[in-house]
Amino acid sequence: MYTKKRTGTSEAVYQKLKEQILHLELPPGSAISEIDTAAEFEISRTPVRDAFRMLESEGLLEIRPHIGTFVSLIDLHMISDILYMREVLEQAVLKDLTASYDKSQEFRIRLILQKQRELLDRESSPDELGRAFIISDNEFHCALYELAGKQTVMSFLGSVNSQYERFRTFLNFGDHDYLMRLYGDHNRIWECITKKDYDELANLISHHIYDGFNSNTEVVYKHPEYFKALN
Amino acid sequence: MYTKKRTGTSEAVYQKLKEQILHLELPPGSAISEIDTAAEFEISRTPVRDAFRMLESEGLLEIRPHIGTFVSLIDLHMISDILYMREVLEQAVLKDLTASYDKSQEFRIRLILQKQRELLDRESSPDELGRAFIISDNEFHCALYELAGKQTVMSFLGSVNSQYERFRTFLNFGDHDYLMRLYGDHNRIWECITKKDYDELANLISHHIYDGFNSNTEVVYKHPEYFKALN
DNA sequence: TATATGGAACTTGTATACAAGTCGCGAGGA
DNA sequence: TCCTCGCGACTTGTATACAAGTTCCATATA
Repeated sequence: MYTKKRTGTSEAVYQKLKEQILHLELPPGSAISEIDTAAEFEISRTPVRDAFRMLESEGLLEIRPHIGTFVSLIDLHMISDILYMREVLEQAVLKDLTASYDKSQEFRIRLILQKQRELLDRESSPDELGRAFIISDNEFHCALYELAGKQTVMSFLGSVNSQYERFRTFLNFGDHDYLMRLYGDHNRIWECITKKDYDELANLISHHIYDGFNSNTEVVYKHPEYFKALN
Repeated sequence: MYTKKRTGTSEAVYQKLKEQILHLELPPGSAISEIDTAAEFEISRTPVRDAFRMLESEGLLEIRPHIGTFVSLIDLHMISDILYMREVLEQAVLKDLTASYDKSQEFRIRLILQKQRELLDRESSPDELGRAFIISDNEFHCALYELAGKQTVMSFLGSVNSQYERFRTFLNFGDHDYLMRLYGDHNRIWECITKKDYDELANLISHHIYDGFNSNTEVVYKHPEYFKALN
């Protein structure tokens, strides 16, 4: 349902592997064995197995008994459905928020937006910028869900969103123009909320969420082996 | 993300325990130890641990390291959010369905509705009726999601829905009037889809989903120890 | 040559012993 | 009497040996 911190060892393995999978250092389809991973971390198979199970439940690994464990292929149909859920839920949640938001919390949003502004202005490598901005991007959306009192909805979406995160990394990680567009969207979304402009808000959210998915599709064919049933 | 069939042993334990939890044979808050469970099933702790982890990721168990494992308390706030997600997503999915549904699949829906009719007419114990009808109820909703081509959305919802299933069992499991209302809703929902009556469809879905949650609230106080932070 | 067969080398699944926390109760002392 | 300390009985966490299934290739056989 939602990620929970475990006993330390297995949690650390989980975090590390998830990071490697999302950053495509462990590419989709590649094999990963319990015993090798255990050796790398200098621990036994048991906590590795726990981490594998967690990653499997997030759809990032595929465990085939007695055959092997593999990084799951990117399923574009599934990602499409995930974005659909985000679109529909976020439109609903933010619409509710306009009707009931606590103005005293506005500083929190402005703080996040300011941080994003500085990240974009700062001179840093695309890789560094990409990672930092995506984290802040998630912060922004999380803050809005919390303001609306819908933390459960957020954590639910978070548990399925890693599939999309991986794909987004693949498409346009660190692309300054893309990140700039996202930042602009964030500002306009917040503006719509304060102005209670429902229709424009719904439009913005749809575009914001699907941005980066529908563009750059040609990149997919550079690594067709990463994807599931492309045809 | 979504339930996957494991190697048999751990899967069987998972299924059995989940059933017991959902039917409140293992009441919320009760302790359940790995070693005892392993003894009952006459297996070792390892597959039991796997099953526990799966149930934990569904939010049905709470594992506290070195202390014990407990059946999670029912979180009414979380259930409220789950129903909110179902409401919003189902309204969107079924609205899409009206615009594109394949009429040749209608027989499938009618078959399910006919089965529900027969279940309600048949003389059977409330317990038996309840279990059979709830299964068919899920079939109905699943079929609609499939017709709309949104299987992924359905399986995501399914992974969080068990929380609500447990609560529904607690409130009005086998209540003939309640089940009859659900059946009536199903018929009206399908009618709205064929007639493309969006507004009425949205209304029906809202009522249908929240039915049984907002009624019978007095029952909650018969077992306050089952719930999380009631005050 | 083509085919069947068996075994080696890998994988994950399972059992089990032990490590390491947590909690509570009771003995001992102030 | 009340407090403190420590031991013991629990829990889950970890390591490890072994079981069992899959794959593949070499070898024996028709």
